Order: sequence, then structure tokens, then C-alpha cells
Amino acid sequence: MVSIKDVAGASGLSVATVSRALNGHPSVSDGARERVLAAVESLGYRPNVVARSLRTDRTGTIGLVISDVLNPYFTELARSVEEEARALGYSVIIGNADERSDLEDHHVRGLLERRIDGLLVSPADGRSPMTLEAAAGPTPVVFVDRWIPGADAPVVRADGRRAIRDLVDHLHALGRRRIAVITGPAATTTGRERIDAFREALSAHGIPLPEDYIGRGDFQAESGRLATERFLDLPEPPDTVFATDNLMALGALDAIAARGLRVPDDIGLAAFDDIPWFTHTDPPITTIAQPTAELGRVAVRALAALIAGEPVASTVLPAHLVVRRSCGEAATPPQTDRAATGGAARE
Amino acid sequence: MVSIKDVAGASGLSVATVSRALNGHPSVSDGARERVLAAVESLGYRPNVVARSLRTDRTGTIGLVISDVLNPYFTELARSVEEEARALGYSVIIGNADERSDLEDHHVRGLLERRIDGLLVSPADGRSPMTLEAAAGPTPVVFVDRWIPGADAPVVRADGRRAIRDLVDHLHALGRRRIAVITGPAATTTGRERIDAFREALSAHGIPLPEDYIGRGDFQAESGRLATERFLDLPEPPDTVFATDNLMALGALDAIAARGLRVPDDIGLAAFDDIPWFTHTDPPITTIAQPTAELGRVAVRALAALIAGEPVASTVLPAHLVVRRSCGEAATPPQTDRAATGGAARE
DNA sequence: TCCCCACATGTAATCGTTTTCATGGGACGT
DNA sequence: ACGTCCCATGAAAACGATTACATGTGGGGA
Repeated sequence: MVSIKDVAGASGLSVATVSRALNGHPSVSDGARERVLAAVESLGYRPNVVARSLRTDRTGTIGLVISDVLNPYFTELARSVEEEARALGYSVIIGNADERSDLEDHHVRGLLERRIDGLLVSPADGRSPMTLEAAAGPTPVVFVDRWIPGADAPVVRADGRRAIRDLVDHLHALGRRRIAVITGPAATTTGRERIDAFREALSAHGIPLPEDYIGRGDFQAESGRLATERFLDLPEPPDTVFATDNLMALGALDAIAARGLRVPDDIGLAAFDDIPWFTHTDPPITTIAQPTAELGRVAVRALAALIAGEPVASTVLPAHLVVRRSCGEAATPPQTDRAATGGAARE
Repeated sequence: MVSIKDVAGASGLSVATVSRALNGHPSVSDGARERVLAAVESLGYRPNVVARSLRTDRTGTIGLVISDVLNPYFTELARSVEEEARALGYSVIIGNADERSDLEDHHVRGLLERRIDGLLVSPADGRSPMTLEAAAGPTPVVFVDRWIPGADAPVVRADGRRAIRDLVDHLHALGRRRIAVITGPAATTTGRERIDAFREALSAHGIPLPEDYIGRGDFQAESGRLATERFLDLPEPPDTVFATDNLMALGALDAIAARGLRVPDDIGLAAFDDIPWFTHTDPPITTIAQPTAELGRVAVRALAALIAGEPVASTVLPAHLVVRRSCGEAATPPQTDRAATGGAARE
């Protein structure tokens, strides 16, 4: 590999001058700069980022550890993170934890050893020691979507409580009374928030939530299918199922279709996270949409600020209900669809 | 940050011995090893991969540049690549080219500067100079899914020709005769292969393919929608649309739904790439499935072999037709989960 | 007893940059 | 004409690891 020394040799200058020329240092003569560029061109020199990072202690890279790459919600998040990071001059290394805390550990450790400038993580659960260590350590960390209570790092997330209340109002208005829910892992903040908000909203309407109507899922499709089957086997099955993420909703749809039941006539279905496919399922699915891309952008900006040494506060963006047809005929066609990220609350 | 020197100091040994102890070098006494590990533990030492890479000229990282992270096909590919790479001791840095060759260029350049050990790329089109340069350069490169003819790198891909023939046979058997196609960019190998094979299969049945029945897409949803609208505006619209990837099929579905038409009665739809959602659309979509995960695994193994200096040949795996209901009655009607949209008018 | 070798360890060079410090030579003000 | 300052440049020291080479020590074979 051709190094800066070769460029120095070819241009008859010292490595110091070459380095300065390449980094836009002001005190380099035009002549020198030209000779350097010519040598770079003819030798095909490409700076060694590894060496540079060692010297400068900056890698120009941020890490992103997400819970599941196959989940469209997280791919959208990853995409917006990469986009914003690129705009800010950073590269992104993505680690997929697959909802496993050992994998999360593995990736966080690897990223820290790689000396990334900052870390964005959506913790699978609170059980990854490395994640806690990272949050406590010198590398800037920002939690996105999920977080670990007590860990010392800003959080960028969406608040679904209000939207869940809206959803339950909607279901109530449609006459739904036997509403079951498929939760995420109790160890995740989003898992807890969604079931808590749901329970609260139900009780506001005086609707009970029997233990049988709570399916314990893991945010992946198969768990949604299993939970739904169990619901359908009940002596008094629910008239509506609320899956607290998009993959579990997919699993629920599977289970429902396998029994030859129809949505929404035989059973209603609502989901969390809006994804393009929900428009095309049979029927289109009523769901709660997060401002996913915005979440990613805000998180990256927060991380960049942290890296720059600026103080950073947590951010909460609102999620909102998107009514389609999977719970019955829409009462009113409000169609608040998308772009509604109006007021961002700051903590 | 605590470095190997601190560990050496704390354990009363030299950096050389510490390094050896940490890397499992045989000639290190048990006593020394223990003292090193104790010091590592108490100091919270974490090796600096950047420094190691500089010295060893190995980063333990491979790059993966894909065309579109939002495309489920590529996320599945990315996932299997990461999995296999991890098993082989590599980390993966993913770059999203978003079907833009300038972004592809950007990522390939960044990855090379980062001195990745090897590069997996699915070129957006042949127009990225960096990709060509990379294939010609010293860093091992393997093309996956798509490739650049003439570039000197092994290719791991699926062959869709046979499956496309099967699809056309299927359509023909169902009486479909006015079949339109939405192609990918002519600059991509997959784009060309699919339209070529399709054209060939049609002519084997004596079915014409008028120019009007060819929609030029870019593998993204919006282009599928536009192409389909144009088809539907034709004086004699097609009775079937074949979208050559899953996102364009989604767009086609959009356009069809927007006109209140029903699939497959009013118009048939077939796709390329199988994804979980195709089971849940209305109706489930007949498509051509690639062995996506296997593709990722094979590609990583090929790259690892290349890195190890072993000779590597290109690999072609077969794709196959998956018949569902979007083109008309399935050959084998196993279950009665139809019923659904009985006579209900839509929209 | 002596020699040789293997073993455990240390010293120092090295990887490719950036950056501090030193230096020489104009340009400019007086 | 002289001192001052700045500007362009170079030499060399880092950064944190790995590793070739050197060194001392102890054990085993002759």
C-alpha cells in the first residue's frame, strides 16, 4: 500500500508538508500543494484512516446497536441514522442484537474496542453489562427508542401513551370490549410503557384486562402468532388484539388467517409501528405510528453534540394513531397520516 | 484511556509479555498470565483495535455495500452476512447506497480507507469508479447479487432464469396473455437478466411483449406505482403485471388499489423476491424466491477464502417460483382461507 | 562438569499518520 | 541597515499495539 511517505518522496517534500497539504492546513504554498496533489493522483494514494485515528483519537465513526435488523421499524431508524450521520461527516457501524443481550454485549464491546466516537443503542433489555459500562464510561452514548432506566445517557424516544389512549378510545367507540394485548419483553422500556399505557387507558373506560388477555411476546413474529393462537383457544376469545409492535402483528395475522377468520369482522387487530406494508395487508391495519426517521436524526444530532462536549437533554417525540380498517369501519376519517411531529417535548 | 502500558505497569511486566499473554502466545508463564488478567480486570483495560490494526494490517472487519436498506431482500441478505461473518470472527460495516452510484462510491471509498479486510458489494450500476477500482485493487472483493461484468472479482448470485420460465409457464397455464413487466435499471445485471429471461420465456410461448408493456423501474416502490399507472391507462391494459422486485410490486399494488381494481380478478400480479409480507397482502403474492440467506453465507465464505489467499470461484444458486393467489387460482388449492373479500365492495 | 537449547521475558523497531518544535528566509516597519 | 515577525518547511515525537531479536536462566544429555 502506498503511504504518505511515498507521496513525500515523489513530491520531494516532507511527510509533514504532505499531511498539511492534504488536511487543508493554511500555511502550505500553492506550489507544494499542487505537487502533493499530483503525486497523490499518480500514485493512487489513499490515506490510512487507521493510522490517522490512532494519532488523533477520533475515528469519525459512530456505532448503532439495534435490536433486530429484520424489523422494518429498525431498518427505517438505521437508515435515517446513517443519513444524518453522513451529513455530519460520520460513518456508521451497525450491530444487530437480534433481541439477545449476549449479542448486544458482543457488539457494544466490539464497537468500544474499535474506538468509535460515540454509540447509539437501543438496548434489548437491561441485562447487557457492557451497555451499562459503556453508558458509564468515557465514550458518549445516546439511547434511542429504548433505554435503561438509571443509566447515565440521554434518551431519544417516542412517547406512545397518548396514542395508545387514542387507540383505546377508537376501539371503545367501535364497540370493542374484549381487548387482548400482546406485549413486548417486560425487560424493555417500550414493552413496559405500552402495556402500562394500555392498561391505564382500558381502565379509564372501565374495560377489564383479564390475565388471559395478556400475551407475552418478544417483539418478533413467532411470539405474536403463538399468543394469538392462545387467545383464540380461550372459551371467550377477545374481539380485538393489540400487538405492540409490527412483527407481532404480522404473527397475529398469520394465526388469524390459519383459522380462516376474517379481520375485522371476526376479530379486530391493531398494531404499533407503522410500516408501508400495513397499507397492503388484508385489511389495512390500524396502528400507532412513530416519527421514526425523525427519531434517528435527533438521536444522531444529540450524539454529535455529546461528542463535541456540549450538554444534551433527552428528547421525547409524540407517536400518533393511524386509523385504517382492521378494527372495524373508521368512525371519523381524520387521517392525520404522517408528518405530524409537531411539538417535541424536552425533559 | 487505559493502554497496554498501564497494564504492564500494574502487573510489573513488560508490554511485550502483556501482549503475548492477551493473545494466547504459548511461551507465557501461568503466573504472568494471571497477573496480566488481574491487571486487565482491575484497570478495565480494553485493547485498542485501531492500534492493533495499524500494526497487523488486519482490521477484522469486512464491508458490505448494498443498494437499499429499506428493501427487505437486502436486509435479509445483510443479516445473514453479519451472522456468518461473526461466526468467522469478522465484524461487518454496512453501507447503504440507496440505488445511487455516488453514494456507492462514497461508501466504497470510505471502507477502503478504513482498511477493511475485504469488501462485499452489490453494485447499484456499473457507474461507480471506486467499485471498479476496488475490484482491481489489492483488497479482496466479492460481488453479491449484482455484479459488474468484466470486473475481476468472484460473484455470488442467484439465477432467476429458470424460475422466470416457470412463472411464465404458470401464467400461460392460467390463460394470461397480455403480460406486462416492470424492469429494474438496465444498468444492473439483475435488471437485465430478469427482463431478458422474461422476454425469452414469453416468446417460447408465442406471447408478444409490446414496448408499451415494459415499464422501466428502479427497484424502488414509487417507480412500480408509476409504471403500473401507465399500464392501466393504456387502451388495452395488461391482464398481468410482473414486477421484478418486491418494492416495485408493492408500488404496483398501490396503483392497483388506488383504482379500486381487484387482484387477481381485474389484474394479476407477480413479483421477484419473496418476503414475509407477501403472505399477508390481499391477495398473497405469487413470486420468485431467492435463497437469500444462503447467498449471504456463501458470499462471506468466499470473501474469507479470498482474504486467506485461497482461489475462489463464482457461485450461482437457483431461485424458484412460489405460487400464491395473485395471478389466479393456485395449481393446488389446499386450504379454504379464501372467503375473505367475498362480495364486499372495496373503497 | 560442560554445552546447548528451550523457555520466559525484555528491548526496541515498526505500522502511517498528525503535530509540536525548530529553522531559515523573506517582508516590513523604522 | 537592522531587528522583528511570519510563513513555509522539515525533523522527530507521539499514538498503542505486535513482533523480531536479544538476554538470562535452568535443565538435560554427553
